[in-house]
Amino acid sequence: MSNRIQKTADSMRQKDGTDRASGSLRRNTTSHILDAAEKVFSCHGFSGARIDEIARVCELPKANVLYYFSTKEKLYQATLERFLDGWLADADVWISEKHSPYEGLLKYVQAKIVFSRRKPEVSRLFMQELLSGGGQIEDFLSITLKEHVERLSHVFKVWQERGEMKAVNVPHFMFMLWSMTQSYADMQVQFAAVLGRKKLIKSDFDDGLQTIMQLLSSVCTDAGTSVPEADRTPAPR
Amino acid sequence: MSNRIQKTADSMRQKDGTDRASGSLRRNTTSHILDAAEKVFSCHGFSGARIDEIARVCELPKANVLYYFSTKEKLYQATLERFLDGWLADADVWISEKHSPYEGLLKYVQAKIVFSRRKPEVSRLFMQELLSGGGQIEDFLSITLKEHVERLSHVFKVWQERGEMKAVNVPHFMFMLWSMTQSYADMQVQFAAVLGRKKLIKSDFDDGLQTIMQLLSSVCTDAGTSVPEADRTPAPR
DNA sequence: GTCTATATGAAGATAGAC
DNA sequence: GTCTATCTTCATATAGAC
Repeated sequence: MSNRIQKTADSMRQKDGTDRASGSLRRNTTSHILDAAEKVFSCHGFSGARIDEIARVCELPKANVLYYFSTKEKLYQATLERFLDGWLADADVWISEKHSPYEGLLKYVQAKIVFSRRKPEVSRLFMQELLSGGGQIEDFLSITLKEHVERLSHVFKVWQERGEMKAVNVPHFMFMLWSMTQSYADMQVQFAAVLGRKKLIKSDFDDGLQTIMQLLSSVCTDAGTSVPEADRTPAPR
Repeated sequence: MSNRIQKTADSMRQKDGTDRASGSLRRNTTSHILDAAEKVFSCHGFSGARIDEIARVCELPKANVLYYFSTKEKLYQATLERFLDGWLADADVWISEKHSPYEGLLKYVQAKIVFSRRKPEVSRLFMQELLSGGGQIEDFLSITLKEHVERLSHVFKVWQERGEMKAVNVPHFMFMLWSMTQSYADMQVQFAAVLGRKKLIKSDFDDGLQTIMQLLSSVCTDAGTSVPEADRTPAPR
């Protein structure tokens, strides 16, 4: 029952896309460790993750990891914090009165789906934390996210008053958007198996986007039929 | 960072609903252990779970647990097997040519939502296994579940030919049903926080069902508007 | 800052009394 | 079958050389 995390080509690259020889000074060891931690924690959760494995993924001795983050718990919290920062901002700009509901929701869902494809570990890490009770992100959930949904409610209300959108139960409507889009990260293994593949390919994410938009057409009065490629959004963060 | 599992009143009750004094012979210690294991594994995954904690939840000494299941891994596999048995059968009967799409999907979704409310640990356990790679349920996913979706495809095809349902990408459509319904178990903490509660109450599950059916109305040509209570289905298994 | 070696404690598994 | 005590392994964390 081993479940080793593979070191991907991605993890050997710096943020700016350049490769660096191993001897040269890495600008930020911290962020390398966090990348590795993200992967391992997203697979096994806090208590199931092993510092040992995190160290192996970022090719550092275990003691080195603990030099930067004195304890496993601090490392976990740092990993969570880093992603909570960028979690909302990304897709959010599209839910705005400046856009029509169909266009806004399309772009929103598109951004979320792209995120699930490019950064599945982040979504899985979030799910892990939820499954284990969410104690580490309590404030984020009950304050930040709650207020966030309240902001969205205002936009939806405007859209409805304009007659561009049907009435919905806003929080539950958002739950549907989140669950449908994140499932392409969290349930990726399951989806791939059903589709007869080892892992999902890009067109699967496109099909997912199409299917979501088909369902959303029931609440948008301006629902178009053409759905663009899932990929035009810039790389997250 | 403790995340102890509370012993619920439910877990002190036998399957048939009767309470038994602690001294009397329990008909099936095995199933009590599996109940406890389900809870703990669903919170922490395989590697994160502690036999110690499982033992505490079912109020047995650790050695006793290991008497029934010689290793942690065997216990985990037994826990998975037990739920895979009943996983599909439950809601599935409703996707059938004998029903209209709206009614069939309503009952299907309803059954899934009720399951998320009554047995959230099962859904979470499944998610845990997916997050850690799904190695233990490979065959279930790529054979049983895949064939299952193929069967559903036939029913959807009939519905479409009858003009009762719009064309959908069947596997992705099922992905949406699964993710939306299971999220009421897996993301329960998040949803509750957004709604300003400690945990979800029954009406939240009803609201979820309503919202899902509102979205599904875009693919059912016979979509009604009234949605009954989420609760008329018999207790799962 | 980097890393080897090791102390300390936790967790899986077993021996063996009852 | 049940349970206490214990063996052994493995993981977190630290000490201290480089």
